[in-house]
Amino acid sequence: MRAPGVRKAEPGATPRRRHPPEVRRALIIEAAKELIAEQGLARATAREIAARCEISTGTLTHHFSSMDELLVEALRSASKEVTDHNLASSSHEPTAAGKLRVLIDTALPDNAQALRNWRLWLEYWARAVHEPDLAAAHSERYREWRGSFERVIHEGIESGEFGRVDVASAAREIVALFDGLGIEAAIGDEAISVAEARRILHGWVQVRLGADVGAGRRRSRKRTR
Amino acid sequence: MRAPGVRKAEPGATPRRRHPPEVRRALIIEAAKELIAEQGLARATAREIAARCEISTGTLTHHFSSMDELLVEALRSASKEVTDHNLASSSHEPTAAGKLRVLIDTALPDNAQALRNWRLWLEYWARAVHEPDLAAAHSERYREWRGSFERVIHEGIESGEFGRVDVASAAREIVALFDGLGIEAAIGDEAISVAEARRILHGWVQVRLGADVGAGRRRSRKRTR
Amino acid sequence: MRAPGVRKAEPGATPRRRHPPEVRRALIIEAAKELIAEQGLARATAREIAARCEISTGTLTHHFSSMDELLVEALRSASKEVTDHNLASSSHEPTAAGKLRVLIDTALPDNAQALRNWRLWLEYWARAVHEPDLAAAHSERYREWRGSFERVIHEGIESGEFGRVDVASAAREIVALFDGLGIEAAIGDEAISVAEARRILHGWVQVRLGADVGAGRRRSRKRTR
Amino acid sequence: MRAPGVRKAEPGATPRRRHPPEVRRALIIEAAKELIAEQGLARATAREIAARCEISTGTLTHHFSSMDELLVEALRSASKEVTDHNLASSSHEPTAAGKLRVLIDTALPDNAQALRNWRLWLEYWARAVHEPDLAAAHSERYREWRGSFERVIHEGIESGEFGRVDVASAAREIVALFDGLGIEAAIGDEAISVAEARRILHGWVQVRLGADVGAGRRRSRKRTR
DNA sequence: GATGAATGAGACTTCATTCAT
DNA sequence: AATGAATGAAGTCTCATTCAT
Repeated sequence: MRAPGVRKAEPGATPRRRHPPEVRRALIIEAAKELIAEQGLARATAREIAARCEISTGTLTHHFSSMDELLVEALRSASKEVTDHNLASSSHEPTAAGKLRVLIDTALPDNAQALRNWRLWLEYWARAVHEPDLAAAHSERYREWRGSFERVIHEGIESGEFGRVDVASAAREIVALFDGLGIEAAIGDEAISVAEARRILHGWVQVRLGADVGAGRRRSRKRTR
Repeated sequence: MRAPGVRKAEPGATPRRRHPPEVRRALIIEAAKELIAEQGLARATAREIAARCEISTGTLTHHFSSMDELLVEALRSASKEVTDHNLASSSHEPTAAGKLRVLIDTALPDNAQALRNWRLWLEYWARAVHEPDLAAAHSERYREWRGSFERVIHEGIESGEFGRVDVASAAREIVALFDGLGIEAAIGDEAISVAEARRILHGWVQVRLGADVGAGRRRSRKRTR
Repeated sequence: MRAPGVRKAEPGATPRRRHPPEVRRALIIEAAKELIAEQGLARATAREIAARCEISTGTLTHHFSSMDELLVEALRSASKEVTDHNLASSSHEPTAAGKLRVLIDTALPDNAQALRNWRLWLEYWARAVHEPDLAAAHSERYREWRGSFERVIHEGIESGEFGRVDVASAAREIVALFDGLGIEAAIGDEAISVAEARRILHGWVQVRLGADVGAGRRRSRKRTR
Repeated sequence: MRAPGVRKAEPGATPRRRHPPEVRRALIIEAAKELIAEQGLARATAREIAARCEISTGTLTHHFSSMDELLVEALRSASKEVTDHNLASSSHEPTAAGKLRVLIDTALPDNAQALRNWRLWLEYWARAVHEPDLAAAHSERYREWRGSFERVIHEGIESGEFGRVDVASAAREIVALFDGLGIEAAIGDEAISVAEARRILHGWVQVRLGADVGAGRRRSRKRTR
């Protein structure tokens, strides 16, 4: 039995720039991602996000049916952005070892943008626990992400760069290692700087795959350890 | 300001049980941890926590100066509980390989309690990014946690169970791997079940440390790969 | 995935008078009834009602789980109040005709209080159409209300004041007539003033029941028409 | 400011049908009436009405200067429709008793359309209390409506079908009775079904006017009671 | 120590309305 | 004539916190 009352609605102030919905939505999502990364999901309120976009909260809800939708969309977008960016960066490398090296170097939180993305991941994980949609999207995203590692590792095995490891297991391992190290680097664990994380990951590639990524382009030799 | 022991005859409502402050605080923190794990940090409100304890919100704020204090305390307590529990479980194993095996088996989210703890960890991470106090506590906790692995690995090297690896690096590696796999198992990644996570971890021990934990008590042989 | 944010909550202003919940609830409901009658259900907003009670909106929602609950409660209370008041007023009359006369005179909107109640009835009816709870309560209330008329009419038949009419039908008829006339008087129909409504009702009693209520206490005799 | 007939080649979106203002207004009002009856005045929002018409809210406010204007217009239109329809239905009956019978049968909420109209009436009444315009329109409408009954009753008296009652009073009485019974039938009072309401009204005609409408076309003779 | 009525800031959301297109 | 992106006021409700009891 809602009683919405009788609205009066005065003239209304100067209207802002107009955008096609998809553009406006993208702008809003971008602002949401920034805020989530900067201040956490709990502080990413409608008001704050709208202010960052320089729109009214009315406009925000004109484009998203709820804050939930917006926030989930933002996390989803962030996760896609991360994997897309990481994968794109490695595509020009000629060798499997090179690709792996670039993947590692790109994905670790060693710059503002990457750090932002890691923080978004942390929020994503925390919320995915209670949000089946996000959990499902996460599985899907990680299927792709592990698939990329599998392809690179397979390529390296074919080319003789890597030893004949179990591709699926190795991919799962490096992805997990990545996440564990990334978290610690992201929250500033004193033992796991980005540099240390990189050292460990490159070490893993060398030991586990029998390659020497850290050394750059040259052909990998035999396993060392 | 009534005298402590003197209670008005029949005040109508049933007076709740009285507890010394430290007991009451502990009960509240326990309830908070349950709620955070079950519903997420955002839903762990004063009202909900008080209801779970069967106390009033007034009592809650009587014992904690702010919700922030309570929530941080809860996360801190959870993290301590986790590492304490994991470490305790392994202390009775005679061999290093056995200790490692138990550590792995205990820490993975394969029961309700462990899953609860993993969920708390996820919230902890997300919040630690924005809360220097929590980040510092996290570093400290992880120093201990990695230290435990270092001791066990060292013990295994001494006893000949493991190969002569770099102890610090190996500890950092397994801790990260743990976190990466635990996250995925906790949020229900379809590729990383608890069983798969365990397989990977045991595999890592075997390959990286040259041991065979999965097979149980018998002495580990040489490296296989 | 609500993100309630991190509250700060400053000291808080001067606390108002405290009341036991049932008292406060009654005060709030009273204010709600006034506002609904004065301005209509649509204008009876939380803010307005709280202001009228001199409480905060927070207090309002502390006592009612939703505006809906409050509004329905207010309408329900109003309807009870009306019938209770009407019935009480007639209980001291010695004759059936007297009781009927007083019922008619009391229930018509000829003073501010009665007009207020009629306006509440109008809102009640409009909302009951879409609110099964209210509709059910209305049926119940009207069962009582018609029952009162039945008793009075029966009493009058027994005492010889009224002719031997079908009691149930007569009660239904006068209740409906009441409502129809009351509505028109309440919205100020130019043909149906309160006086005219009263004239018609008394006429109905005279013709339909074979009594002469309008003339006051003396015994009615013959049917006139 | 495009020239009326000139439309840009393919604007992408499908342009809606164009209508002359009076047609569009009528369509909008029709949709508004549907919604008010179905969900109540409070839910008849601009957005909902526009959606029901398959137009934009912009178009809606292009044709009505405010929602208030539209809603009042809708109620006004509904009330006119009701009385027009009721009166039209009875115009072909040859006898006064027949006309009365048809009026009664037509106006009671015994089909979806009539129920819709009763619901609109309930909203109308509730709003008219606070809206002098609506109250005035209501008086006017009821003047006509009572006039129709007066004419029919007068006709019946002239033809000898009815006794020589006071025409104005009888008309006022039956109109009020109608409203009272209609309300109860409309909100689903368990004691007053449409059939019961009809029985009571026909009974009233028989008793009060000395006619027998319920029996159909044949001439009524004696007063029965 | 415990209570819970009261608070007010602030959260999301709905709404009628404007106006450039 | 028609659109719909944008607006901001106002709506309900949630929340952490205070304080008299």
